[in-house]
Amino acid sequence: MKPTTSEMEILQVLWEKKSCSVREVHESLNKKDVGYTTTLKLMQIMLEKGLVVRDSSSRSHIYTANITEEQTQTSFLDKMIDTVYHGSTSRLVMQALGHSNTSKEELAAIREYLETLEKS
Amino acid sequence: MKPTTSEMEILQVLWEKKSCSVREVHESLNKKDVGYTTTLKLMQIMLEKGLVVRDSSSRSHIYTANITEEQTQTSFLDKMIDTVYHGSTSRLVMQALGHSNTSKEELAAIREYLETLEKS
DNA sequence: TTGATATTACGAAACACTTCGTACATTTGA
DNA sequence: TCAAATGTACGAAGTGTTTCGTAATATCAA
Repeated sequence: MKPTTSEMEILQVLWEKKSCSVREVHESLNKKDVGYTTTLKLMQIMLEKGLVVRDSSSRSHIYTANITEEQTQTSFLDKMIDTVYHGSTSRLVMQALGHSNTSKEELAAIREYLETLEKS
Repeated sequence: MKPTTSEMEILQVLWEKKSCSVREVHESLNKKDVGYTTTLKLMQIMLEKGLVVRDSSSRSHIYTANITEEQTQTSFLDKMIDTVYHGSTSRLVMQALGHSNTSKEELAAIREYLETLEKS
């Protein structure tokens, strides 16, 4: 299951806020040029797809993500390594490190993690 | 410019073989359930988009990728870090390392690269 | 109460992607 | 030579995504 770009934006909000009405999601996104019913429709479709669940006991339905963020990240990652990097994780890692200016602290954290991986 | 999945498959062939006729690309892909004209049409659209160029001096046109593989990889990577990892490269790197079984040699290579990054 | 506001449901339009059929042109070989 | 094979061009159908308008319903406030 691979959420679309718009669906990802909505999921980000739900992951951050736990549970939300459509209105809350729509306002968090605050896309100037997109109407409320668009967000509503997207979330209804996400419900059909099983990406979210909702509590419809009150008039304004409350939505919650039905997949975890980590789950989703690794699923995107796997697909990307496969289709863009020929399965080479290390190539992806090196490019990622080289291309963005990661802070010294982050680099150190990654190195430590790497050392524990190398020991096992 | 973000190639679609089908376009990526075609680009992979072009990157590997440098220059190809539609027929060659189609056969390299050897998708059982997709006709030749589909590949042709896709490549014509890619031409319009500027993803490929072609030499049409002979009857069977010869296509060449017009973007580099590295360019494309980093463009996917940047988008992914942005939309899936909230801009956190280190989180992506850690997940990538943790999730796939990278060989000891690759891990060592990454650590060395990391150390040079830390020094600069 | 009743009119304004907020909410959901839903159909449909606009767009992009993938697929194929068909028309037409060129090459090949029997 | 001329029929078969090969190649390009292109329209159109099918599907998925994003967008919105409108209708129906519920809530709220004066």
